[in-house]
Amino acid sequence: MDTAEKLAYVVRSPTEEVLTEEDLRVLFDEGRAIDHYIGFEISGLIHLGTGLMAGAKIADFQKAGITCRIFLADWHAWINNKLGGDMDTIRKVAVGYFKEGMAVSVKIMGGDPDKVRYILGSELYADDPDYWATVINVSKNLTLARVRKSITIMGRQQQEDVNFAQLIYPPMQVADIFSQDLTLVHSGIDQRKAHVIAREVAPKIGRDKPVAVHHKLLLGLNQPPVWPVEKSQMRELLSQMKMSKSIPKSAVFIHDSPEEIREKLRLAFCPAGNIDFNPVLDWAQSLLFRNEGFALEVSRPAKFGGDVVYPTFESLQTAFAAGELHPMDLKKAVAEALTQLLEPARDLFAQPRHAAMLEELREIKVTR
RNA sequence: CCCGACUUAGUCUAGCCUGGUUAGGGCAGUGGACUGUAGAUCCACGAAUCGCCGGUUCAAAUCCGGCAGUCGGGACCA
Repeated sequence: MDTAEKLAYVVRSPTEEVLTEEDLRVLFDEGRAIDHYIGFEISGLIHLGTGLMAGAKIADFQKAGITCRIFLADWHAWINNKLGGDMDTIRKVAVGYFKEGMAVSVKIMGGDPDKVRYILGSELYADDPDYWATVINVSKNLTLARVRKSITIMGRQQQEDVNFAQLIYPPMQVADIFSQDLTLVHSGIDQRKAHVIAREVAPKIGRDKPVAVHHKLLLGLNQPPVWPVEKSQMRELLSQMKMSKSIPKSAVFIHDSPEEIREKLRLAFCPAGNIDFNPVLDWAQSLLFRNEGFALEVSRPAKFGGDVVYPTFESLQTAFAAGELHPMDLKKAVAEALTQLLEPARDLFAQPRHAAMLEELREIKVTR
């Protein structure tokens, strides 16, 4: 496989940006082993924006010959008060649930979960005697203002009150990258600030700049806080419109039942004819049509036009924009296709061992 | 360590000075109506140990004392 083909895998949807494509091209051309990572706070149930979006890119990366790893950020979750801020709970969930959930997500999107390495944050820190020196080294090259601005990577508002530990989080996230000698760091676009810091700090502390790949965020199913959305503000508002665990109706989880999937999509925000901001279309594009040969099958009563099949996202989008496809029919079709896609995750978590863990997790208070 | 301000539903907040109706409102939420979806709109509804402990009083969110938390300032700067 030549560089162009590999690049195409990296850049394809749902990738939103690569910092920088040129840097990545050089890595491919030199034939160097590329070590990828994506990190997650251990924060509760895995929704499609976490599992499938990351899984999609991991599958692409693997096809491009990149070695992938998933970083289970237990310390970060602890600092950010996830799962009640209880480290024992976080560790248990990380290994017993999160790892399994991410693995099946990778599989669903066409990747090989057995070729993914899973690293627990606390293990990395225990194994690397220089880790905390790296944190300090990174911190010495950051101002307080810069760190404060970067706390949006924790899902916090910039003006929000944070405790001091939360200010240590961004430099730690950057140190994670150097400690693992990563060449390609990956995340949703919401983590961009951390990766930009890593690229800026790298030369100052004698490290190579990692290439950063950011995928777009899956839209939440709920109505955005501002509507209608001006196209010019779309970018700024996008983080508020993303799928969120703390807004239950905005998210479908990887192990949701067919009934839950159907019901959540039924309640989804979906203005007829609108293709600029439409979570249902967005999901179809990002999660369904990326799979080779996928076609969306819509079954509807004859009085509404009868059954139709859309072989490409473009054909679907055009029909919807033209009002040829009613939102309800779209929702039903997408729910059906998603239900099929997520079957492996449902099966996995239906197994007694995993079901128990999931049940336990559902009872643990999910803190923002 | 000292001084001051603040603390009312998920959230923002009114009321406190001048004790006394069911502690009011916005946003969020829930249910319904209307739409072949959702949203918008209209109607209805649920939700608050008034930070904690004690005191005064017939009666305390309201007055007094103590404690805690948050924020701001001061002190310390060998």
